[in-house]
Amino acid sequence: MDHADNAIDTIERELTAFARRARAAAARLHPDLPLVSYTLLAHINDQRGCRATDLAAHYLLDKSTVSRQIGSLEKLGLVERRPDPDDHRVQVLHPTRAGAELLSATHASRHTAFQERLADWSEEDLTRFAAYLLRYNQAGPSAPSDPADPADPADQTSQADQPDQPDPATAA
Amino acid sequence: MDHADNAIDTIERELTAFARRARAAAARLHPDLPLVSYTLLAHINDQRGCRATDLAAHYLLDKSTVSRQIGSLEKLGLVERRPDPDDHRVQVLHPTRAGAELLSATHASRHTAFQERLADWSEEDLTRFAAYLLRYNQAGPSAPSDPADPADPADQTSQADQPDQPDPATAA
DNA sequence: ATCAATGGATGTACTCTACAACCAATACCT
DNA sequence: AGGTATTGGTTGTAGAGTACATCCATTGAT
Repeated sequence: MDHADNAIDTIERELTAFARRARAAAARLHPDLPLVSYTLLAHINDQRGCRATDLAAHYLLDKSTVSRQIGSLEKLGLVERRPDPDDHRVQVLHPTRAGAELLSATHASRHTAFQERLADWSEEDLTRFAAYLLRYNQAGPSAPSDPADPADPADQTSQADQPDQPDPATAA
Repeated sequence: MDHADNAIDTIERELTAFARRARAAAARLHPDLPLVSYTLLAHINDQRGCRATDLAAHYLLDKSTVSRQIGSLEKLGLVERRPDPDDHRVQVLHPTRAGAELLSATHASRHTAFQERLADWSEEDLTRFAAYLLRYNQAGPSAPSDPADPADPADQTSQADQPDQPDPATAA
C-alpha cells in the first residue's frame, strides 16, 4: 500500500461519506422540494425546455421514476408540460414562474451554505478543489461529466447530454 | 461573481452531481449488499463491536432505521448481536465471519474501481484531492469528519464519534 | 421507591426507485 | 401503403430506506 493507494482510500472514504451525508441532509433539509425533484427542476430550468426522456437518460433514472417526479412537480405548480407541435408524443417541460423562483431561492441558499462551509479556504484551494472534482466526475473511460448545469459558465468542460456513469464510490 | 464564487459554484455542482450519481449507482451496483447496510457493516467491523445507538448517532439515522438495518444484516448472517453483560439493554454488534469476508471483498472491489477511475492521476494530485476532501468533510463550525473507517491509517484526522452535519451540498 | 433517561423494537407512512406492461405516436422498410 | 419496430410516456406493482410516534425493558438518579 503506497502513498497513492492511501490517497485513493481516503478519496473513496470521503466521497462515500459525503454521499451518505448528502442523502440524509437532502431528506432533512428539503421538506418542500426533495433533492431529486430539485435536481430535475434545475435541469429543466437550465435546458429551457426538455423532455422527460432527456431527464431519464441524463440522470440514469427509469422513465417511470421521471414520469412520477414530473407529475409531482406539476402538481406543485413548479413545472408545466407543453405539447410539442412536431411530435405529439412529446411533452416539453418548462418551469413555471413559481418553479423558477423556488429554484433561484433554493440555489441562493445552497450557495450561501457552501460559502459558509468554504469560508476559510483560500481562493487557490477553492479553485484547485473545484478542478479536482470536475476532473473526478469526468474521469473514467466512458464517464462523461455530469453537465447538470450546462448553462453555468464555470462548467467549461461539460459535454453532451449523456448519461452519468455509475460511480465507483458506491460500487461494490 | 468573483473567482472564488465560481469555484464554489463548481464545487457545489460537482459534489451534488456526485451525490446523485452515487445514490443511483449504489442501488444499481449493490444488489446483494445495499449501500447503507454496507456502510453500517463497515462501521461495525471497524469498531470491533458497537451498539445500534452509536450507529444512529454517527450516521444521523433514526434508531428505528438502524434497528431495521441491523435486523436485515442479521438475517443475512453478516452481523451478530451479543448481549452486553454490563447493560442488559445493550446489544453489542459484531460482524460474523461471513460479514467480515463480504466486507473485505466489497472493499477490494471498491478500491479497484477507484483505482481505475483515478488511474491517470499523479500521486501528487491524488494526495491533494484526498486532502481537500478530508478538509471539506471536516469543515464547518460543528462538522466533524465522518470517521467511517477510523481504523484506516489514512484517516489521520478522524475525530470522536459525533454525528455528521447536514451537508450544504443538498441543503436548500 | 419512584420517576426520568437510555437502548432498542414495532406500527405506520412517505419518498424514491425499478421493472413490467401498456398506450399512443412516429419512423422504418419492403 | 401496410406492417413492424422504435420512441415517449403512464400506470401497476413492489421493495428499499427512512422518519416519527409509541411502546417495552433496563438502568440511573433523587
